[in-house]
This record gives sequence, structure tokens and C-alpha cells, in this order.
Amino acid sequence: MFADLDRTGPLPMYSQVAERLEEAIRTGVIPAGGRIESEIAIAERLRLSRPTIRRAIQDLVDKGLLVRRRGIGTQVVSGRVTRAVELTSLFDDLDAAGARPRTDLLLHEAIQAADDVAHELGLQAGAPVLHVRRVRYADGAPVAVLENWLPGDLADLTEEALRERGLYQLLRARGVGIRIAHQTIAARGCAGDEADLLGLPARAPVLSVERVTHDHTGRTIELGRHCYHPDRYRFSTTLVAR
Amino acid sequence: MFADLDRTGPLPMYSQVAERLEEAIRTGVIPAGGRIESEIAIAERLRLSRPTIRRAIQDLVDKGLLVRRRGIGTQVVSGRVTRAVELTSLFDDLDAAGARPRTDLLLHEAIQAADDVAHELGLQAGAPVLHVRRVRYADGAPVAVLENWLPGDLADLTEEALRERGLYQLLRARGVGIRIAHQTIAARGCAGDEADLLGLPARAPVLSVERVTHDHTGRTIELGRHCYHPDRYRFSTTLVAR
DNA sequence: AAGTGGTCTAGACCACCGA
DNA sequence: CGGTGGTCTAGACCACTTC
Repeated sequence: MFADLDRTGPLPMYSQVAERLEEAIRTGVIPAGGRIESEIAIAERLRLSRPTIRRAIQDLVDKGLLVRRRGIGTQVVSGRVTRAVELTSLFDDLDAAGARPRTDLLLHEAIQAADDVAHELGLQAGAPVLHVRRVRYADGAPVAVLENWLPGDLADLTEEALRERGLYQLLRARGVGIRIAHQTIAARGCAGDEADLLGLPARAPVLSVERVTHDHTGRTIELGRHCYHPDRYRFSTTLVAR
Repeated sequence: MFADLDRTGPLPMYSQVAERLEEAIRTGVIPAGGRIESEIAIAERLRLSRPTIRRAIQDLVDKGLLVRRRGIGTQVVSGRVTRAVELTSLFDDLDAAGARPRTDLLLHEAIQAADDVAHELGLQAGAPVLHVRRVRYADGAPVAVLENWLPGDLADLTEEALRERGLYQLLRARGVGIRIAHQTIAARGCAGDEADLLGLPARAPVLSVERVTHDHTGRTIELGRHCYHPDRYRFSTTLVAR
């Protein structure tokens, strides 16, 4: 199970150990409800220190795959194991699922930020921002209407680029990595042209998300107000009490 | 800022340090975008070890309050700081917000689990389960329709108890602590009597959540299928890339 | 009593950044 | 170059559970 650990490469040992453990859990080598070895036993076997093994195990606890009890040991959570939500983009998710994402660009304008947008982005009202509105399709069917605002200094994203790639991909290529997202998820009825764009009846329910993202410096990168087709998108999370 | 650390009490030092730091961030003592001291400096000042301080800081990074960069330092995330989602119950949340929660019990029956319910709970089809259906009010206004299934050995929750307290409170009093929740959030139109119960027009949009929870042993405790009034409930999360 | 995880220490070396 | 965070070590003591 712990064969082929690379002790000199760039990948930290704790991350390699966590990877192997997760693999063993997902493939059923360690069954649901089963106990893993104690951290001391693993540490000795792999000739690694206990804190290193602890870190690997703790990462999987945070992912909701393991539970630990003092005096007892560490067990695999029973029930089917779901993959935890990562901070990924819709475009990449669809792409990875083989769903052939496509984007219609409805709007691409440099404007002055309205009060609410400026507030969310941490700018002065009236500051220059880029406003884009897109429809995202998967396998030809509309999945979401995506409306975004970005600070003026990120406003050089071209219309062509936005038609071909996801927003986060473009930002990443510019050296802007998304690190933190605060989002609020709600339900509401379609408004304006949303029903038409998503192929839904008027006032049909949609999943609505407002998201503010920050990069690795803590700077606000983007405000997104999105609505999703109720049958083609849902949101999964794993919550773990610490 | 770090006055009154209790060095002998039951509360771990890293948690006390994290608490003080979070307080300083939320009250603006350390402003958005501002840098905190290096972990070594804090460790020396508090006469604690570096790993202890690291753990405190890392907890706040995981909460989305701080960002760290090698060679630079640790900064407060800019923009308004939102409170991260905890694994809490609706009842407790409403109570804490001073919203005077109230519960109507619509259904309380011991039944045999249907296939889908049994599967989610990790039981055999036909196994005995407790099925409850409730309407939760805040300040007299309906917020959610809550439908839950629990394994048979947790089925001794009385109707009276369920009218007076939240489900998680009752489970906790029985020594069952919720530790992990997997949930899926979606939007849909009201079905059946939901519109009536929530005071909404027929087929109005609702936020729909399916949640499976596990206790500290990894055992499946509860399946919940809930729908929420779209104007009275929304869902906030913070995602942090690691 | 023995074994588990929870906390904490006092170092070490490294990669990365800015001056 | 010095300072920062990222990783890792080899111990220690404790609380809790099971036997």
C-alpha cells in the first residue's frame, strides 16, 4: 500500500502518505468502518516521524474520510464516500467530466462600478471594472448564466479568450491564482431573460450563487452572480466538525 | 492582544491563540490586508513553540481569514470577513440569532425503510427507521420543511421532545455527536403541501438540501431532506484551496 | 497496564522573497 | 543576505479506552 514513496522528490511525504491512504479507502482495500493502523505503527513501518503521519491522517479527517477517537483508533467513515468540494471552476469541472463546455458571451464591457459591486470588490463606487455576462453550456445544453465583475486592472481579458476558456483558467494563466471563495447559495425564480437563456419556463426555480474570490495575496479578484439550471447542477459539500 | 492566556486549563494553547487572533481580525485591530507578526516572533513573545503557533495560524487560514506566502508573511484577507459555515443545526442557528425557533410536528412514525432511504442510511431495505416531518418557524414565520429518517435504534425520540428542541440537540443529549455531514444543495419548485406549509405560491422555488450525517464513530446517524423558504434562508460557505 | 490519539517542545533544513 | 513560511524529526506528557 505504501510502495513507491518518493523520499527526495518535491511532493511532501505527508501528502504522499495521505494519497496512498485515500486510494486504499476509495478502492475498498480498507473497508468502510474498518480501522487503519495506529499512527505510531505507520510511522515506524515507513520510517517517518509521528507528526508527519499525523498530518497525513488529519488531512483525510478534514476531508470527511476518517474519524479518530482517543483510546480507540482511526476508522473509515461508513457509507458511501463522496468526493469533497474543491475550489474549482465550472468550466474545468465540466471539462473533466467530459461534458464539452461551451460559452456564449452576452456582454463584455468596461464600466464604472455600482455601489453594491464596488463594495463587494473592495473598491470605491465608480471605479473602473470589467463586467461580463456569459451562458455556459455542457454538451450543448445550457447549464448556467454567469455574470461577473473584475477590478479594472484585470480588465484586459479579451472577448475571444472568454469564449474559449473558463474565467479561472484565464486568470491562472495571468498568474492570478484563486485561493479563497466566499459564496452564498440561494434559490429564486428566473428573472429577465434567464428563463429563455436556460431553456426554462418563465419564473422557473434556479439555484443562485453569489461568490467573491480572493487570490493568494488576499486581494479581491472577482465578484460572480450566477444562476444554474435546477436539473443540471447541484452543489455538494462535506462538513466536518473539528 | 494575547493577555489572559490560560496555560494550565483544558483549552489547548493553539486554540486560545487562534481565538485571540480571530477576535483581533474581526474587530479590526488587525486591518484587512494587514500583516500579522511572523510565527517565530509570536512564539517567542508568548513563550510557546513554533508548531503551536503554526497550528493556531493554520486554523485561521483554513477558515479563510488569513493567507500565507513563503518569504512574505501572513496577511488578513481583504474585504468583509464572513463567518464560515459550521456544522450546526438550523434550530441552534435560529436560537443563537434570537429568532425564537418553533417546530410543528407533522409526522412521527416508525416505518420500514424504502430502498433509497435504506441505501443512504447504510441499512437493509425494510429495516426499521423513524420517519419525522416537521415545519420550522422563526419568529412565527415558516422557514423550512424538514423530513428526516433515523436508524431504528435511535427511534426513541418522542413527539414531545421533537416539538421542543432541535434534532441535533436531542441526539447530542443522547450522547450522539454529529461529526460529518455530506450534503447536496439544489433548487426546485414546491411539491405537494410544501407551498402551503411555507406560505408560498404553488410551485414557487425552494432551496432543497439532502444531508447524510455521521457521528464520531463514522456510523450513519440521519438522512435529512429539507426544503427552505427562498427569502428566509440561504447557505454560506467559505472554500479555501490548500 | 497497555495502547490509542491530543498536545507540546526544541530543534533542523529547505524554498522562496525582498532588499 | 536575512527573514519568511513549509517540511520534518525525536522525543515528552497527557487523557481516554479497553483489557
